[in-house]
Amino acid sequence: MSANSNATTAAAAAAGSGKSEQTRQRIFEAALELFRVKGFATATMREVAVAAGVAIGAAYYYFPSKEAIVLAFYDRAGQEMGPLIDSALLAAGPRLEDRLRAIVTVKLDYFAPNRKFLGALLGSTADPQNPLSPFSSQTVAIRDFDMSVFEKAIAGGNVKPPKDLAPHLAQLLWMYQMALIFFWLSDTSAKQDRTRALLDKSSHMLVQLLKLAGLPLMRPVRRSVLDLVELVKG
Amino acid sequence: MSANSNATTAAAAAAGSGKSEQTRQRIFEAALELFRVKGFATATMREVAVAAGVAIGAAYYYFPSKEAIVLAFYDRAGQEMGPLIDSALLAAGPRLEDRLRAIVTVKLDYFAPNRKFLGALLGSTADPQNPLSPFSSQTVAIRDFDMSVFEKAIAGGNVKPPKDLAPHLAQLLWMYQMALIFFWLSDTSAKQDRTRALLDKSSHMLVQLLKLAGLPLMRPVRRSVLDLVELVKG
DNA sequence: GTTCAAACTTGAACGCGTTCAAGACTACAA
DNA sequence: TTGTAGTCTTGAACGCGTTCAAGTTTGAAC
Repeated sequence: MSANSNATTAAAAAAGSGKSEQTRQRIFEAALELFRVKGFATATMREVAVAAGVAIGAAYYYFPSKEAIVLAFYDRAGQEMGPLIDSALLAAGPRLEDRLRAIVTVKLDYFAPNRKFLGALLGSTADPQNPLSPFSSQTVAIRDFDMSVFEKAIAGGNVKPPKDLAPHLAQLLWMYQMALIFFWLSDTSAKQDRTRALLDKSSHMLVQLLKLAGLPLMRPVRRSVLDLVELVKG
Repeated sequence: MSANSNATTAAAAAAGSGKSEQTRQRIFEAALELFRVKGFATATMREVAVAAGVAIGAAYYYFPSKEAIVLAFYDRAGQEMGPLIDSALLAAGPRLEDRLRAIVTVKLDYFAPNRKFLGALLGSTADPQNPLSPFSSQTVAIRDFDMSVFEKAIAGGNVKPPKDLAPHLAQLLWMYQMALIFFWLSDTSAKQDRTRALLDKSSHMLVQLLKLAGLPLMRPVRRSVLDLVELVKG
C-alpha cells in the first residue's frame, strides 16, 4: 500500500537507498530498457520481470500496471527536465520566440532516446479516460507543472499579452507544445528534422500572431477567439 | 480469403443474400450491439460469438480482429451517410457556413447512438500506425471519400477560395471536422450541446477567416500558413 | 450418385496483462 | 528466544484477443 503510493511520487524515484526501493528501480529501468529496444507493445511484463530478476508478481507489487511504468517515466522526466528548462530559458534570453523554442527543444532532446516507445503510446493520448493520456486526471500534477513552465516563458519574455488573453495563454502554449510533440512522435524524417523546421516556423508565427493580437483593432477578433476557447474549456 | 477481402468492402455489407453473408451480418450486428451496450473494451469476442450463435473461430473467419469490426462500421457509415450528406447539402443552400454545418450535423446525428463506444476508441485515433486511426493507411478509402464531400461543399458554396489555398482546403476542412468529432466524442454535456455550440461558432469564424484570407493584403500571411501546411504534409 | 476442392465451422490452445492466496523475510516487543 | 505484524516475493490461475489443425458442409463436375 505505502509502496504503491510512493511508487507514483517523484521522491520515491529519487531516493534509492532502501532495499525495496532498489528492487523498484531495477524493475523500472529494466522495463524502460525493454520498451526502448522492443517497443511498449512488444515487450512483455514477463520479460521485464526476468530482466529485473524478480517474479512477475513483484513487478505488479511496485507498479499497478504496465502503463503505470510509463506514467512513472513521465513523472521522472518532468522532474529532471525542470532544471534543464530553467537554464535553457536563461540562455534563451528575452525573445518569446526563442524561449518557446528552448522549452520544446529541451523536451524533444530529453525524450529522443525513447521516441519510438513513446510513439507506440500515441494511441492512448487522445482518450482523456486513458490514464496514460496527457489530458487524463492522473497526470494533473505533471500537466500543471508543465504549464507553469510556460508561465515562466511568458513572464520573462518580451511580449506582453493582452489582458483578456493572458489567463489562457499558458494553456494555449501548452497545447501548441503538445501538438508539436505529437507531430514529432510520428515524424519519420531523418533526425526528425521536419519537426525542428516546424518548431522554428510555427514559434515565429505564433509570436507574430500574439503581437498582432494585442492591437486595439484586433479586439473583436480576439473576443471571438476567446469565446471559442472558453467554450472548449467548458 | 475471398470472404475476408469482401469483408472490408462495402459491397459485401450491402448484399445480404448468401448464407455466408448472413452469418457475417449476424456477427457484425451482434458485435455492434454489444459494443453499444457494454463498450468496446468490455465486450468480449466470446460474447459476440455467443450472441451471434457461432463459435469464436467464426468471428475471426469473417473479421481479422475485434478492431476490424469497427473498421467495417466506419466503412458502412461512410456509405450510408453519402446520400444523407448530399441531400443535406442541397437543403443547406449556397452559404459555405451552412454547408459545413450540414455535413458535420449529419455525421454527429448518424454516429450518436454509437457515441460511447466510438469514444472508447478515441485511444486509437492519434496513432497513425493503429489500423483504427482515421489517419491510418487502412482507412484511405473512407478518408478520400470524406474529403470529396468537402470538395462538394466548397464547389457548391458561395466562397471562392484563393488559388494557392484551394488545393489544400478540402483537407483542412476535413481536419476541422475531425477535431469537432473528437471533441464531440468526449463531450459530456447534455445531448452534447457544447459541441453544437462549438460547431455554430467555429464554422462561422472559419468562413469569415476564409473570406478574409482572400484579400490581396493577406497574401504574405497566407503564404506563411501555406508553408506550414506543406511542411506538415511532408 | 460420387467425387472433390473450396467454403465454412469448430473449440482447444497460446501468450498476454493482471490477480491473489500463500509463503518468506524483517524488525521490533515481550 | 519467541511471537507477530508488516513488508516483500512468489508463481499458479484467470479471462482476454487471437491462431489453427481438424472437422463439416456445399455445390459444381462427371
